[in-house]
Amino acid sequence: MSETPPSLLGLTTYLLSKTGKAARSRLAARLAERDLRLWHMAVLSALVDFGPHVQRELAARLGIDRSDMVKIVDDLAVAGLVDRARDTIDRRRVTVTPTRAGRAMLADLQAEALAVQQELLAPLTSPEQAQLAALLRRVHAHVHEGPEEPRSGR
Amino acid sequence: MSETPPSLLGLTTYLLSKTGKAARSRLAARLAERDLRLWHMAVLSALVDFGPHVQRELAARLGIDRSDMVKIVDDLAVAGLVDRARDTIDRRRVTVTPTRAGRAMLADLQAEALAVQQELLAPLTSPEQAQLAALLRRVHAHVHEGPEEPRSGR
DNA sequence: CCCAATGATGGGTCTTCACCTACTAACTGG
DNA sequence: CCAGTTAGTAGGTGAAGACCCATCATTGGG
Repeated sequence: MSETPPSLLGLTTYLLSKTGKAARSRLAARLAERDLRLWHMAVLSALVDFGPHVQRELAARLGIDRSDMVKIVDDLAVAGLVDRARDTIDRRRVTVTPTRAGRAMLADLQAEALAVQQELLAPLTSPEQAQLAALLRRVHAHVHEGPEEPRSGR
Repeated sequence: MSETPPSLLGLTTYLLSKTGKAARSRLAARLAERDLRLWHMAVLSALVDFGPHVQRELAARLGIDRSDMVKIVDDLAVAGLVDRARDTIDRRRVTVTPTRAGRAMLADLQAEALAVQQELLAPLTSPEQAQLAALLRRVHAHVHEGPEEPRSGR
C-alpha cells in the first residue's frame, strides 16, 4: 500500500539519495541532543586528525564559507570544545585547537555515529557492511575530487 | 591539503550522507533544467508504476503532506504531464493520471538519472555497481519499514 | 609611512523543506 | 436533512543551508 515505486528503487541515484538522507538525519538527531550539528563534528574531526588549524584553513578544508566557519567555531568555543588563540606573530589569524573536552566529545560523537550505522545497516552482515563502506569510499573519493558543478545558479 | 578527515571517512554514516547528497544534488540539477524537482519525478513514477491515484493516496504513498502534494500535482498538470479529474461518484476526490507526455517525460528523467549514476559510480566496475545497488536496496527496505523517529521536534 | 591584501567577524539575503492551520466543497450516517 | 468527517486547496511559519558583502584590525611591500 505504501510501497515505493519500483522505477525509483531501480535507480541507484535514488537509493543513495534516500539512504543518505536517512543517515544524515539520524546522525543529526543524535548530535542535536548535544546541541551540535554535522559541521561541528566535521570541524572537531579535522582538528583532531590534522591538528590545530587557522580558521581559514579549516574553512578551505571542509569546503564551507569562512563566515559560516566563524559561527561554527564560536559555538564550539562557547561549549569549551575548542580553544581560539590569536596567532602571536600574525595577530589577524586565529588558531583553533581542540580541548580535552573536545577530543572526548568527538569520541562520543563517533560512538553515536557507529550506533546509527549499526541501526541503519542492520540487515547486512559484517562483511557486507565492510564491502559497502569500501565501495562508498571509492565513490566518495571520485565525487570529491571532481565536484563538476560548483553551485547551480541561484 | 583539502583532504577530508580520516575519522569521517571511516564512518559509513558519513559516506552515505555525503554521496547521497551528491547524488541528490546532481539529479536535482538535471531535473531543474526541465523545471522539475525530485518530488515531481517521484509522483510520476508512482503514477506510471501503480496507475492513477487519488491525490490523498499519492501523498500517503510517498510520505509527504497532502497540502504539499497539491502544489506538486499542480505543477505537473500545468506542464501537461498529468491530468486531474474530479471523481464522478465522489466529487471531492481528484484522480491524477499520467498523460502520454508525462510517461515520455518520466522515461527522459530516468535516462538522466542513469546518466548521473554512471557519472557518480564511474570508479566502480559494472558488477560492483550492481552489488552496491543490491546492498543499498536492502538498507533502504530496512530503513523504510522502520522509520524509528517520525520527526524530530521543531 | 602609506596602501593594498588578508583574516576574522557580523550582518544580511535567498532558498528549500517539512510542517501546520484554516477554509470550502462534498459526502455519509443517523 | 443535519452533523460530523473527508478531500482538496491556499497560505503561513520556522529551521537550516549556502552564499555574499561591509567592516575592522593587521600585515607586508614599496
